[in-house]
Formats: sequence, structure tokens, C-alpha cells
Amino acid sequence: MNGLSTVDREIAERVLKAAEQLNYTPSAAARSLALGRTHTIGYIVPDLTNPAFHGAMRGLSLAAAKEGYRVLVADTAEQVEEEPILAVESRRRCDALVLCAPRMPEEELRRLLPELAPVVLLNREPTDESSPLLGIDWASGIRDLVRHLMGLGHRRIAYLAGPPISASNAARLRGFESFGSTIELVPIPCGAMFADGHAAAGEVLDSGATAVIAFNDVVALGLLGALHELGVEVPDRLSVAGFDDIPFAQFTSPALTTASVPQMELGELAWASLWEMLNGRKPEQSAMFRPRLVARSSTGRAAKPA
Amino acid sequence: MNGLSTVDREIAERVLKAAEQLNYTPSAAARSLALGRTHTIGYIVPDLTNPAFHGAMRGLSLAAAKEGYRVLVADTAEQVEEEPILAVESRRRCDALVLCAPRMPEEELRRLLPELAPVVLLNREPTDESSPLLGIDWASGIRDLVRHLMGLGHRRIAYLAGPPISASNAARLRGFESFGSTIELVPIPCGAMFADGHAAAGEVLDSGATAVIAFNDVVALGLLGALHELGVEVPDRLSVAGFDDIPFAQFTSPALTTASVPQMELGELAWASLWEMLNGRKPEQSAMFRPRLVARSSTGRAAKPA
DNA sequence: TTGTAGGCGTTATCAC
DNA sequence: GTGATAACGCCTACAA
Repeated sequence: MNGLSTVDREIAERVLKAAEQLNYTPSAAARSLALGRTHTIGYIVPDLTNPAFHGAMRGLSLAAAKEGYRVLVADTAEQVEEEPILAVESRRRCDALVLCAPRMPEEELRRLLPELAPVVLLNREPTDESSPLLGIDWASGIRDLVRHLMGLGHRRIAYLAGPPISASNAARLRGFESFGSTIELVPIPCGAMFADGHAAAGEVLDSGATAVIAFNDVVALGLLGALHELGVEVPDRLSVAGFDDIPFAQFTSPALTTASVPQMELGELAWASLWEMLNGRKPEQSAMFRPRLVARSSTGRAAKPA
Repeated sequence: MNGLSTVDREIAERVLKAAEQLNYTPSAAARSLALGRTHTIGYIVPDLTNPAFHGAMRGLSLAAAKEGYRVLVADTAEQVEEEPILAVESRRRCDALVLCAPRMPEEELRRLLPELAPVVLLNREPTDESSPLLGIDWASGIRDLVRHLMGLGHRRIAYLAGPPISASNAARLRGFESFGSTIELVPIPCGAMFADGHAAAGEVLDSGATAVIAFNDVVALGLLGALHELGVEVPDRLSVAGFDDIPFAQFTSPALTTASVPQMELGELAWASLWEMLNGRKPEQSAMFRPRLVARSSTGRAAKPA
């Protein structure tokens, strides 16, 4: 028998050799059935195109691989109504789930959770306690960025807002709140995509702000492109900051100041949680990653008022 | 019984209702064993961080989902020696494979193929006929770019080469060959990453070329960043072109001229091939996608010789 | 130390 | 049309 046991040396070798010759491979399906474990975990995301999910996926995939687990990805293609179905369906063939469904109504999620467990939730507000929750402390990241800008003498700061439904947008706004009237915040409805940032350049310039924080790096890069086309000097006339620290951010010109989010670590931690649960232990209830401020050259001293 | 059969209306309904109440869910493992089909396909890539694989993955995942198939990803983390093991291991739990292993020796691949079938190969040179092969016609893309540049009056063209082992780099070089001495090609050893392109700026300027084609968009963007820092006007003093048409390419400033590669379609086609094979049919032996030239503003008329 | 029976949850076959 | 039964391939436990 393959594996570790108390068998006669010689016979074991003979079996192994025979197996080799017939190139026998144990059937995964059969052992799944017998063992009750598929050695697979599901990773459910709303949109595989979003670079934000790639880092976590890689972290998850690599960490899980070390323990012999594979990851099954499911892209819900932004179809919120498909999410529950997909999640349940995925859970059926997996031992556990990493669920990223930022737009699923709280109530529905609550109802689903028992059926999906063990599961770790990504990027949700911490309301339910039954499943561990991993997320980014967006508010903290925003605070770091604002403090950085204030240190450079900025007072009137524009914010290119993300999708209004997005929980992470709300969290970012909360980050601004703590500054009260120390700063003049100018929120500008925008979006989460490159094109959104690109289109918002005019409004940003009209706002009279000396600095702008974008919803994320992608939006910031869109804005940067538009500003370049308009001949607006960054950071001399306007400071620009992003959020996420996507790989491109450090190579744009000027390099983007941003709040760095450790996506891969998030994936790794998700696995760590699942692994605990798979072994019957209780994982840490939740963890919020604090983004790290990365000051680059897209932010500088506030321009003198014209 | 669940499904479609010839059962009494009333009794079927009763069963369905009971199932609903007990919220019964058929065990995927058990049906895999009984049916001999896991309804899962494996996607094996050397590096999940590479944006090039995301498009194909999404295409694959969405297309497969329509037929009720899921995709299991495996990241070999650039460990060439791990690839065969991972591939076999993956194949065991999947009905079929999409294998992207551009660096695996031909001989080894040949030996592995029977064990992995049905499988479709991504981005390999077409040498073996036993498995369908999907790829990009890099040479054609290069030819389009060169013709584009020649039309703008460029004659001395630098090429920022990718990794020397890379088959796709060899293919690109072949694209240049057909122009013979109509152009003066200046190959510059570089790489496949942002930093590589960034570092190559000096050499490009020294080369006396009026235009440069980068191994891919990422490299081109690295170069663009460095040129910006050096105060080199693009395209006025130097035209720059990339390869791939990654999402960022259209939003850089200047927007990047490139050869557009339909990654998502590639994934979709991979699924189409697998689906044929899973149904016992013979799929098209191979398909080479012709990149589409996308002329943007990073390329312009050749500068007058200094 | 080695063999053997029973079960994991479905599906498929074949009498009824 | 409907119900019983034998696989599917592996694992575990118990008996030899």
C-alpha cells in the first residue's frame, strides 16, 4: 500500500514498482469520496479582470499549494444575483471557500454562511461573527495619505470617489471624517476604472484643490494621463495620490504616491484561516490590514494659491 | 429522482420538495466517481502575476462556466521542474487541461502529453500534433509594427528583446527577419518586466534608433517612464511601440502604440477546443491569433537625423 | 504483518 | 414506470 505503514520492505517495493509500470494514479474522485475531502478550496470573485484580485489569488494559491490544496476560481462576472448560486455550487466541490462578494446584501450573506462554512470573507464590513473576515483598513490608509498631504502644506484636497454602493468607498470617506474641518474635502463622484479618472481631470482642476486622492491607483493613473495631456505639472501644480500600490504605480512618471495594500498577504492569511478551520481549530475572528503609505514623486509641496 | 426521466409527476414533486426541506445537495465527489467526470478543467500557468494570463483565464473561466465547468488554477511559480508534477496532479482531478508551460523542454512535454490528454497547449511552438495548440502569431505582430513604423519614415529601429530562452522572443525576431536590410535592426538585450524597460533607456538613446519596439507593453511602459524622466519627447524624438495591448496601454501618456493580443478570446477558444475533445470530437489542430495593430500616439514621424 | 468486508453517495442496469 | 442491485475506486477497521 502506498503511504506510510508497517509493511514488509520487499513487498512494498514490488507494489510501488508495479504501480510505476502500469503508471497507476489514484483517482482523486474516489479518494475524495472515501476521505470526504476534496483538497480544493474555492475562490469566488466578482470580476477577474480587476488586478486587485490577482494578488490575493496568487497568495492563496501558493499558500494552499504548500499543504496540497488547489484553488478553484469562480468569476461571478459582476452578476450579484449569481453569487449565491455560484457560492453554494462551489462549496459542494470544495472543502472551504474564500468569498469575495462585496455587494451581496448582508441579510442574504447571513443566510448563506452556515451552508458555506468553512469560509473566509474578503473585503466586507465586520458585522457577522460566524466567519472570519479579512479586509483592508481603508480609512487608515486614507488618514495616512491625508496626513502626508497636510505635511506638504495641502489643505484643500479633492477625493475622486469610487462606486457609491461600494463598502470600501464608504470606509475611505470615513477616513476623511476624522480630520473635521482641518482640511477642505472636495468629493468628486468618479468610479473605479481608468477611464473614470481620465474623465475627471477637468472637475479636479476646477475644484481649486491643490492635491487629489483617487479611489484607487487605476483611477489615479487615468487622472495622471489626462493631466499630462492637459500640460498640468504633477506634482508642481497638483499633487496626486492613489490607493492599492499596484505594480505599475512605482513606474509611472511621476511615480505614484499611494497607500500600499498587501494583496498577496491577504490571500496567504485567508489560507491560514481556512487551514485552521479545516483542522477543527478556531481561526482569528478577523484581521484588517493596515495599508502602508508609500510616498513617491506624484505628491509634493502645495502650490502657492494662484 | 432529480433530472429528466419518465417518472410520475406527483411523486417527483414530492421528492423534490423533501430534498428542498432537508436542503439536500448532491455530493460532487460521489457523482464524479460514478460519472467519471469532474466537470473541472485545470489551468496551469508559470506565473499568476503576469497580466498576460489573466485575460485568458477569464475567457476560459467564463466560457467553461456556461457548460457547467469550473477551472482549477495552478501556479507553478516559475519552477520549471515542478511543472510536470503539477500538471499530472492537476489532470487527476480534472477532465482536461489548459497547459501553459512555455519553458518546458519539448521532449518532456511529448512524453507527458498522452498522460495529460485531453489538453490544449498555450503559447508553444507548433511541433507536436497530438494536442491542439493555441498561440499568438508574434512574428506577424512584429511585422505590422515594423510596417507601421516604416510608413512613418523610420529605418533604424531598436528592439528591446525579451528573455533569451523565451520561444515568443524567438518568434518576434523572426518577424523582423523578413525585412532583411530594408531596416536597420538594433537588438538590445532587455527582459520582460517593467524594470527592464526602465533600465534600457540609455542604451536605446545611444543606439541612434528613431523608433523602438519593446518585447511587450510592460517593458514599453518602463521605457516610457524612463524617457519621461530624461526629458525625451515621445514620439517627437523617439517613437515607442509595445506588444500585447494590456489595459493600461491606452491610458498612458502618450498612449501606447502596440500589437493587440486577444487574450480573452484565447481562453475562450481553449475552452472550445476542450469541449470538442470532451465530447469525443477532434478539435481544430491549432490556431494562431494574429495580433491587431493599434496605432496610438507614442509613435510618430521619424525625427530628422541630428 | 497481511487479507477481507463494508461503506463513502451517485448513477446505471435490469428485472419487476 | 418503479424498485432493487451492482458498480465507481479508494480507505478504514477488524479479523486472520
